[in-house]
Amino acid sequence: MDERDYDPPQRLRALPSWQLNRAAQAAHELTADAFARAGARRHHYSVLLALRESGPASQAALGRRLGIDRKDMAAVVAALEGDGSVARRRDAGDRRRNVVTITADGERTLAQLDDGIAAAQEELLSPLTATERKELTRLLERVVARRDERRARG
Amino acid sequence: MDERDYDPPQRLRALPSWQLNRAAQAAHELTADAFARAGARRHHYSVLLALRESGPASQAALGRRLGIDRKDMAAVVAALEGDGSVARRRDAGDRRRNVVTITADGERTLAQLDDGIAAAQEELLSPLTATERKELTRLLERVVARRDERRARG
DNA sequence: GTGCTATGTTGGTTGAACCAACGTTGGGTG
DNA sequence: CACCCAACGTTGGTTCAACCAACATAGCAC
Repeated sequence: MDERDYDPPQRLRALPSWQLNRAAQAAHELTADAFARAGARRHHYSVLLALRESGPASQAALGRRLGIDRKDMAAVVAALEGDGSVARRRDAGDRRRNVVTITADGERTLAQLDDGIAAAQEELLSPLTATERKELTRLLERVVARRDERRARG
Repeated sequence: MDERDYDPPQRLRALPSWQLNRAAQAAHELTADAFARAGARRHHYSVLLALRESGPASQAALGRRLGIDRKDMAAVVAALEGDGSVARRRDAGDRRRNVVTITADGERTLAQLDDGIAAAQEELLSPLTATERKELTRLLERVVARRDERRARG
């Protein structure tokens, strides 16, 4: 009579916002292990991915691209620098900027994260067929795109 | 050159866990106003819904049904009692229990929340057709059901 | 040179989820 | 009946994500 009593009101179950919240929590739980094993957090993964995909960038540029606050970005880059995943140096051309570059160690951590995160996706979507997974992605992208529009306008 | 620079790595955009997280954030932003207008928070709404749907219950029973921690439930019920949405009395039959009952004021607050939250759902799903909304709900329910299984086992 | 903006940093706050301990109360077993 | 264990509500935390304000340094536009 513990977890078995879990039985939210029908009205709540029917709310898309509630369903999304629960699904996101499921995703969080499943990815948490992968992040913990790599000694990283979500933002660490995002930053490493951005660096691998688009090359070195300043902290502010990374923050804008990923939608991460400047303060949080400073902490993330400091942590990544601390464990050797990233090198940080002053930009010679613009001495306000910190140019962040991924290191060989960072690439290895990123590869490990990629594997763990991919496995978590597989587990998360295990109840869905390949077609359903594509459809879910398509629908979520539409919802998120709408949100990004709202944000861009202010 | 502010929000327009928002452009997450392709690898990130392709992750269902990331899409779910962004979509849940969109839902959070859209529902936040409705909650703020009623001076309530998410758990307040859940508790009021459970009380309306299933009648008076102890804090522990509410917590189990909704998946809310005992400590958080104590705070929520105290807040709801504070603004008159809920009455709390010791159970005569089992004096460990607090029997929580929704009041007329609580019903009114709940009705207001229902309206605001429903409007937020509409805005959230505005880019989707009726068929797509049903499909999204169906897919999310499958993912969440799987998560609930995992939780029940431990 | 004088504003104005951008950058990185430090100092917060908020909401949520979760965990540990404690006194009170009930229930079950000896 | 006495005893121990479980449940309940409460208080005390922690962690993480997201967000805001202020500031010194540095570059840019005029």
